Amino acid sequence: MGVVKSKRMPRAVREQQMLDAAVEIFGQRGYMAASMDEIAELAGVSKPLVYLYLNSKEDLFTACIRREAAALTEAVRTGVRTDLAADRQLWDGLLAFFTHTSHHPHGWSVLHLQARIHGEAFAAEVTAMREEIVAFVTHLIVVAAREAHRDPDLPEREVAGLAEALVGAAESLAAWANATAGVTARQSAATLMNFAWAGLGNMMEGRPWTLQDTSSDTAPLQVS
Amino acid sequence: MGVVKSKRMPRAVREQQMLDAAVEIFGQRGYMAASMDEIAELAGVSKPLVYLYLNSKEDLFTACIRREAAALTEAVRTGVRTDLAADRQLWDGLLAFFTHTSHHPHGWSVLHLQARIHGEAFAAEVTAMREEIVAFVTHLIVVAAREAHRDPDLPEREVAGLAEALVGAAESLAAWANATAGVTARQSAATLMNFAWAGLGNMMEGRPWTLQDTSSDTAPLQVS
Amino acid sequence: MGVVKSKRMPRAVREQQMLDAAVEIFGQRGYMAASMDEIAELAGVSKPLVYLYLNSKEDLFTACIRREAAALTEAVRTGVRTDLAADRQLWDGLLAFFTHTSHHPHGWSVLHLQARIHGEAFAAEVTAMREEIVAFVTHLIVVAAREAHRDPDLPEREVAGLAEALVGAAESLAAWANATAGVTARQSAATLMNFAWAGLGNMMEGRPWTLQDTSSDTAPLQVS
Amino acid sequence: MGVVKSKRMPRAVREQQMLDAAVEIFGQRGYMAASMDEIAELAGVSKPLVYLYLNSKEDLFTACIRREAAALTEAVRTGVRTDLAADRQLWDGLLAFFTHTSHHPHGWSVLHLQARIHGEAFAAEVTAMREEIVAFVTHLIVVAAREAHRDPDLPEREVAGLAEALVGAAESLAAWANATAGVTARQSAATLMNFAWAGLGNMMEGRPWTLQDTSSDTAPLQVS
DNA sequence: CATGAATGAGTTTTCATTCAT
DNA sequence: CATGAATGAAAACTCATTCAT
Repeated sequence: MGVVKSKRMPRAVREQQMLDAAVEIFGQRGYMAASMDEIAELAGVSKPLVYLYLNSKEDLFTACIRREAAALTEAVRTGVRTDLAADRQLWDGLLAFFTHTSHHPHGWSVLHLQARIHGEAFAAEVTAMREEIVAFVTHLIVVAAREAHRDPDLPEREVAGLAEALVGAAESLAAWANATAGVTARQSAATLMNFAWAGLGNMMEGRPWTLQDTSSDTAPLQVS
Repeated sequence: MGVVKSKRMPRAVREQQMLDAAVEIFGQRGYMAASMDEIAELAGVSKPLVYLYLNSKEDLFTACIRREAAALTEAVRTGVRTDLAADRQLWDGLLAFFTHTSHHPHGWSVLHLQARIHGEAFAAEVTAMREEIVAFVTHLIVVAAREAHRDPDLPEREVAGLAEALVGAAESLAAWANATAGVTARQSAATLMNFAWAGLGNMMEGRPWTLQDTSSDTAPLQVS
Repeated sequence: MGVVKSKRMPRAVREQQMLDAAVEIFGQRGYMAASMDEIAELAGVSKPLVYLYLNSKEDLFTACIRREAAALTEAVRTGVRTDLAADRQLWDGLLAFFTHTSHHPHGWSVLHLQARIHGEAFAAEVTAMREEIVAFVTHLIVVAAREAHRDPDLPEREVAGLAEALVGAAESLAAWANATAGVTARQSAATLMNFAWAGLGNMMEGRPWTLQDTSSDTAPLQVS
Repeated sequence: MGVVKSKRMPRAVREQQMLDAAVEIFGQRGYMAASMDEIAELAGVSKPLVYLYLNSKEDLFTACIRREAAALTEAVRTGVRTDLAADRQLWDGLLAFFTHTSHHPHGWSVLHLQARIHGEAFAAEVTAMREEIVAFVTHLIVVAAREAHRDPDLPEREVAGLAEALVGAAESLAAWANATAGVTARQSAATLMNFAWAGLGNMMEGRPWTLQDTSSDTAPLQVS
């Protein structure tokens, strides 16, 4: 059931079947625990064919990461219309993100969990994607600041940290939503939007949180 | 250089050396890729001694997780004074958290990345710690709402989602700070505090973010 | 010399080669002392292939036991014609038994010595075969009693003990014959036949051995 | 309970404790599976002490075999009075044998099962004892033949085979009796005595079993 | 193209054995 | 004497990878 085993399929199709199988196995077992035997079997092909097309376990894993990263960025890109307001763009992006990750849990596991912990080479692949998203979010923050008639000269590192925290929150929330029954992508997006945007909004209006107490051991919180 | 190789040490000392080595190797390579050979060599002992004291690779990994989790919770607990205001408690907790994770990057890698992906047994150890922290944050949110003279009847799942997002943001930020030169624990704590608290503050005052546009495909964002 | 090392043989053939090697090594060294390395080398293949085909050391040992037990019972079964007289059947069976064990000393060692002392699982395999043989011998005893016009109601445990002793004597004699130069299967069979059958014959005729002396510490010998 | 742990016992006593423990462990687990750790623990002493007194695992095993073999021969020797008739001597010897083996199952396991399958060196120790017993039985057979007024010129190999079969039957019966609830030493001795002696008796009177049938493939059974 | 047959290299784990105290 | 500390050597088992057909 599922995959019909038929001989002589075009190479591109066979490769996709192999990647499908590999993403599922890598996502479930992790890079090291996944065995090429299992992947070949699930893909319905013989092991030497996997090597013929994908070269090695490392290359196969890299191919998985690339494909899943491309699919995720494409999903987010497609979900966002750049001619709308910044907050709307963020909302649409989050919704697309949570929707895609909930529909591709194995792919998300590969990107979020597996790829980060098996050597710089793999992590770099994910980092590239991640930086694209962080850059997009950073851009939105700057635009939002401009729309709010504020000087767009927030310290660069500050903005990077904010974007990082936002993306990190989104990633954690995605994992949590995948593991918690009854949480929809829309709910996740709304939670994060409320959480984040209101905080950003306050900051845009010059009302960052500050420490009320004046005890000696705590310097002013504005990051230099 | 570094570790002085001296023979015949009492068991307790040797065990700590082994755990130190194991945390470093597990943190760098991951559970599966780490080899007992490498750990024993880094600890400056022979492999059989590692097995004599720590029993098996699984038990060794579990011991690492337990030790690092205990150290982290202890650090946060020690950093927080429960008689202060909720926002101050959150600030102190975040500062202690980022300080500890930046001082123990391998330990944090073990907890945050490695332990979660190698079987329920290991993940459960971390989950216990994480739930303690999420519960603490949830508590702070409820207290803060009360202090702000608001009804403390935020929807339970909403609060859970917020706490999850906050903790997730902190975790991601910690990993990012460890990997990015020149980011101090204080800066991370300040970034997250500004980001999160102001957002929470807005919500407390009844000003959550809402979608301005009224296009047809987007329902109201308030989570039911 | 001996085994020609040729690559790429069909699986069934390789499996038999492996079992041949395993029986020899297990028979010589015993289960625990035998190493998979040695077996693989003697079989002329690499260790992974042994595991690929036979799964584990336990499974390999079990396969050896099964093959040797089947071969031995088959040899005895083939040697006996059930339409002949009981004594002739016993003679033919003994001859087939001693012939087979002398031709397959390693296999006999595996069955007689090795399999019995490495866990219930292995012993059970042999016990099954042994019980088949003991049952056959028991049957012959009963038939012989009937042919001798005697009531076939010898006490059941008595018959069981007799059969046990007879089979045990045969087993020991086989081991002894294997280890002693110049003893043929025919001689072993004749010795045992004389020894056992004449004894049984006497008993059939109501002349069991009894203790002549009447010293106090020795009760009558007839088992109740 | 059982062994009282007290310091500073004379060497001879300590050695016996170690041998007691070793016989039990070797008897249960077999030579290879027995670990020196376990033996030392059961003996209530530290491992280095075992090595100080008994030198090595091999030497320890050899010591076990020697002690158990000596105990068994001593038991049989004590049970037999050489001034009685041959059949009475055999009966007394069998009774002593079955009594001792049933009282020392671990020791019997070491001698009968373990020692035979771990290298010539160990087997030789048992063979020495076994030959002593076989010689004794052979002697009894010759004496009995003389008492029966028969020429004592039974072929030597024939007698050796008979003695071997008798001893083998006894050994098997001992193992079977140990494993079968409710079989007493006296019953085992009686069974074997009836079985064997009556057979021998017939032979003494010139009535060995012979093959009745005259089919071509079976030569006369009298061993040349 | 496709695959059954095969393996080199490495993994976790165990154990008999020895010092230094 | 007695022992806690420590290890060299080897065993079972796995896996990514490659030919020959």
